[in-house]
Amino acid sequence: MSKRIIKSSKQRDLILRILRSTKSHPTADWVYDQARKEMPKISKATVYRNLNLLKEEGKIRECTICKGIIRYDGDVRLHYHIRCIECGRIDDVPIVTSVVCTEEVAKLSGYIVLSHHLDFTGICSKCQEKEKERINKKSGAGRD
Amino acid sequence: MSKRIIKSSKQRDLILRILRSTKSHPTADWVYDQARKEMPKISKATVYRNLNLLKEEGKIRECTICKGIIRYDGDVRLHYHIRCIECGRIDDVPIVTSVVCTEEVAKLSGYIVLSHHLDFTGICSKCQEKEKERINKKSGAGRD
DNA sequence: CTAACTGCAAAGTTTTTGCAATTGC
DNA sequence: GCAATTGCAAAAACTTTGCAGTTAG
Repeated sequence: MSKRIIKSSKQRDLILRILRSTKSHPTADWVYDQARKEMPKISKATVYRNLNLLKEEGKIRECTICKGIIRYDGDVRLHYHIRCIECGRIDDVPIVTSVVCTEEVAKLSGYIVLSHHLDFTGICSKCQEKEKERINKKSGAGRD
Repeated sequence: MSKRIIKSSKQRDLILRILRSTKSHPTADWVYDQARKEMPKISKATVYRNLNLLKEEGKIRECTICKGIIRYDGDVRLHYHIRCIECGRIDDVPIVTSVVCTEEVAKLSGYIVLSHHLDFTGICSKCQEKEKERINKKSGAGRD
């Protein structure tokens, strides 16, 4: 009903700063580890509570690309993600030209469409390199 | 190395049948509950193991639209999902005309692009109805 | 036969919650 | 002051693993 008042806190500021300073789309646990470096007594519960709060405020986003574990993104501008199936790293993809046809989806589904996420999976350039090296070493012993 | 032999099992058949007979993109726990109706002694570990196995076989898909909890989809054909932010239901969206420009993403990211997922969020028609009713009842007492 | 599969129980992970103390407005 | 926030610990929720017995090929 009545609007909840959000007070500032050093813990929340720190968490937001950490998320904005990385491009790694980290988990809550990673954020917690980073936060402890600066504020050793911060508790994991505080990290989780603030991640949820920041998400509700729209200051951070959950990253939908991952399965059983939530990752966060301090960049809330529209952009997409790509995940490497070999090493698990997640990179940003700037918005691509193919515009997603929201109206068509609305018509097909009966929903009021509010947002969309577009995620890609593939093999990152580092893992492509690794694979090349591996094959070159083998060259000849083509066993499966 | 050598290829693993997969033996059939009544438990796995049942789990696949359950997933193919629903459009609800269920969690492992829901699948477990359904399975117990037909096979009361089935264990949750078996459900998890078989969901992972079926996923590796490509017979089911994980549904990426959801956050901390894995949902499964017995339909492996290319299609997208839309989730209602009010009630949480997940519906299918047939593939839309705007084709995702894989080549451009590859160029931008340096990845070999293998697949993509496109998820929408919005408000489903049932929740739109509910909202209408709620507003009509109020009509006049416009309190926030 | 034997390797895959199962049920059970236990452990591992990730996230949330209850509570008394603290802090921002 | 009063309500939001915190740290701690405990619980809840979700998933995996070890093991002995069973089953499919």
